[in-house]
Amino acid sequence: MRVISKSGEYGLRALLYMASNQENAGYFNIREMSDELDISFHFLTKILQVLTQKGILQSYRGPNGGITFLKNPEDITLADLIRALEGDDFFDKCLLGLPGCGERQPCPMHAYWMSIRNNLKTEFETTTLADLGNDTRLKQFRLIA
Amino acid sequence: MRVISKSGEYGLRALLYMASNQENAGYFNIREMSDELDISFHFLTKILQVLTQKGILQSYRGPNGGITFLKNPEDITLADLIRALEGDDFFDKCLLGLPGCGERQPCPMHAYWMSIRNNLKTEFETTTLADLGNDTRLKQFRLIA
DNA sequence: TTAATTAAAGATAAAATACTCTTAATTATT
DNA sequence: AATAATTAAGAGTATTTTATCTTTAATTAA
Ligand code: SF4
Ligand code: SF4
Repeated sequence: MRVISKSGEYGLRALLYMASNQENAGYFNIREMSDELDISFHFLTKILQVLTQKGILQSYRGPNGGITFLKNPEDITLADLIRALEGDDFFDKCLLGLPGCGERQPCPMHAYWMSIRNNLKTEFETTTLADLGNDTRLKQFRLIA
Repeated sequence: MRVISKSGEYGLRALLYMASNQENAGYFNIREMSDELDISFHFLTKILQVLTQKGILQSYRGPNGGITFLKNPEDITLADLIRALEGDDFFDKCLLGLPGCGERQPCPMHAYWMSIRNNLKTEFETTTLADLGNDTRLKQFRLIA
């Protein structure tokens, strides 16, 4: 049960890295980050492009260019990140993946699933990158290398 | 976020079908079930074989053979089924899928994840096939066609 | 003008999932 | 004993999804 894909994982790690290295100021160089986090440069670039398109990050091309936060880490929730990288309907999908069913004629597991799913959703919607970035444990955990 | 695979879905649907058609007595013919549930015969056969190997079902070869419950539906939890078809560690995996980390040096999301995961686990461990099979809604829902 | 960067789109590779085929074993019926 | 009806088992193929790479374009600083 891998819940989020590599894209999601890498995106999360990259943003956590950025959030916990903000003293850096200026733009983060993607190549440097990909080396640091041991993620393919091209793959990371693509992920960050998506986050830029979604209005979470801001990019700047050319020498000394790179990416930085557009929104503040305090205003970026885990849910924002996950939705951007895994799809807007990430928190609305069914346990079974059956399309087209739901409230109208719910299967016997619907209620269980809704409650569990809503817990997850709430946690992710109320946790910001800043919350995580400030967590000192990050520094000793390989999540951000 | 499809949480369970087709195998899991088909297995669940097959067992629900069986649980809610127990008046049938005797063995369920797999071909008939696969027609009824619109699942590939060979694929369903394979899934049911696994459940037989795991001690959930019982099979009988030859004419009028088929499968039936070895354990009673009241004694088969959703967790049993899911573990059999998705792997024993289904409820113990990490949100990120990172191997080798955990309690010792948890990442900042560990606590959230544990609590959510344990909810899911508890629901699935306390819900039996009989609970679901007795649910009248099943009869009008396409889960069991 | 050149070098350093990100943007974008498409191609490819790898892995996971879903499904199929073939042959063997078992059992009932004739 | 022969035949037909079934499940068992394992290998094989196809499809889909995920992950990664390649190439070219656009932007910017020096
Ligand atoms: S009714 Fe059942 S199958 Fe449909 S969305 Fe709810 S949990 Fe999923
Ligand atoms: S510490 Fe974090 S990455 Fe590790 S198992 Fe827990 S949630 Fe997953």
